[in-house]
Amino acid sequence: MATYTADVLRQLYDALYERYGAQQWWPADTPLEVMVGAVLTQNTNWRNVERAIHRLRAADLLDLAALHTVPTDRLAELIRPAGYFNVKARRLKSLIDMVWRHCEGDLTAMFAQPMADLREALLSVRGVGPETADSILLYAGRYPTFVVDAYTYRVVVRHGLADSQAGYDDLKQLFEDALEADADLYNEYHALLVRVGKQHCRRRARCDGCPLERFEHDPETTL
DNA sequence: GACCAGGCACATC
DNA sequence: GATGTGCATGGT
Repeated sequence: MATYTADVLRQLYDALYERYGAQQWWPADTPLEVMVGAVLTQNTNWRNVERAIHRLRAADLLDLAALHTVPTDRLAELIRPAGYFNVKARRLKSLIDMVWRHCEGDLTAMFAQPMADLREALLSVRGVGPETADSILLYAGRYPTFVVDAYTYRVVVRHGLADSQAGYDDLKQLFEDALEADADLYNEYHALLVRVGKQHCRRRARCDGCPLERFEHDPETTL
């Protein structure tokens, strides 16, 4: 990979951290809550996810055994505010089932296995794609795997660091080649990309005042 | 009322 | 392999 790209990616991080500071991610109390949130936030505003998680907590369902036994339609009703609730209820049940089959409901044991093995197990779950898997690995398991999301894509493409045709693994590799394999660094970088994305790098660009404004970029890029 | 939000699976060409 | 579509709520 071009050293130029790696240099820019490191400079982007410094600029974002200087502007925004530590983001305290992932906003969850336990690894299980990270897993639930990772599924619920698929293509969904985090505010709606918070509502759904609050309802789960109030129903004493932020618990592996409870989630394992709760009927899918009951789960769907509780997570309704997060949208796509029927699909997500099935996805959550599939994920919890995997935890049971794979390591008998022991999350500590699950997050003790090698990253590649667990990533494969997560990706085998219906409804867990690369972003959800990597979010769980990084934020619940503290594994050094870079999470790519819609904001990551927009920032990278608008700054000419990747082609608009680049896929998930292309962008993941871009960051992992440029940075030390450090879970804390990956954690902070992804959180900062979401932060700047929410404020400045939405579909309709608002580059004014963006901490990355001084870097070469194309606000007209339609993504 | 249109557009958007921290994806993913599946159908179709 | 690329492209299109369903899934759904709540904020702007």
